[in-house]
Amino acid sequence: MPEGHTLHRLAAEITERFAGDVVRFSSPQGRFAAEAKAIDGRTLVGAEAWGKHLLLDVDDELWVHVHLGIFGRFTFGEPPAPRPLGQVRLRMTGPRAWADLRGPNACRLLDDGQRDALLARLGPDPLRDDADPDRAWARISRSRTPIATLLMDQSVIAGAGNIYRAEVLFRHQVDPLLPGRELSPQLWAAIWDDLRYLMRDGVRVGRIDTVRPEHEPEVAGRAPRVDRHGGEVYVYRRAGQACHVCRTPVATRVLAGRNLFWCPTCQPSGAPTGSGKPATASSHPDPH
DNA sequence: GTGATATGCGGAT
DNA sequence: TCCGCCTATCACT
Repeated sequence: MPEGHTLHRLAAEITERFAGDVVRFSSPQGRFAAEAKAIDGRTLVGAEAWGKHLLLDVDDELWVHVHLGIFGRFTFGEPPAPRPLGQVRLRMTGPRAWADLRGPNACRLLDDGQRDALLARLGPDPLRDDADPDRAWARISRSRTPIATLLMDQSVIAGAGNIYRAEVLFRHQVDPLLPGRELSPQLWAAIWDDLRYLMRDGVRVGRIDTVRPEHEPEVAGRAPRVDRHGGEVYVYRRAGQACHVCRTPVATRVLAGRNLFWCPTCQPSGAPTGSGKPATASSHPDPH
């Protein structure tokens, strides 16, 4: 489930379970063994998320940088920790909790300079209060790259992934292939606001729900979605199924190596809608 | 048992 | 634009 909301939830959970405690670090699988040894028995100050990146603060001096990629997962529990099962890259054990990390794209130990370098290449994160959407707009408004690609570029916006990009473009009736420079500032502002709203909701409920209340009757008549991402959505991974709004079959193609989904009727190619006006009149509809 | 699949990303071409 | 890598799970044989 790792889009930005997952990482912010993880940071909160790690902070809650380990902050202020002496933590034993190990790598049952072995691939983080030397690094784990270097920080074993030190104090975990807390955890913080920047986009899809997680940074564990060890003594305000070293940082464990985790990127989950597609496969990475944390599991938590209360002591005593069970025997490690499967490929556990990192195990943390504190007095109140243990945590296992499997399958991360990255699990590394960073110093200050490396941490700063990492953060410097990330765009604004809609989930962070210090985020500046103008930094993203500076890139988008000059780019011929499709907006669907820009939304996945972590140096443009940090934290949105394949689900949020597909869903936010649907909610604003934007053609995914529209070049960034053809968006109006108003449309960009609306997309940013909506991303903030949707991702905060994702942090709150732990899943990605994007369907507006007025469209819930469309999805209410059938079995709840059991897709692994767990949420109720308009287009993500619904290729060939009827659009919840207009019944047109949802389209799909691969763009920049990732699966893209959209409704050809609600998000027509050609002229940008430019209005930022969502599929319905409501401004910040709660998806619940 | 095998193969397909996945919410990601970096490096080579 | 393609490839490789990380891992668990599920639909198949």
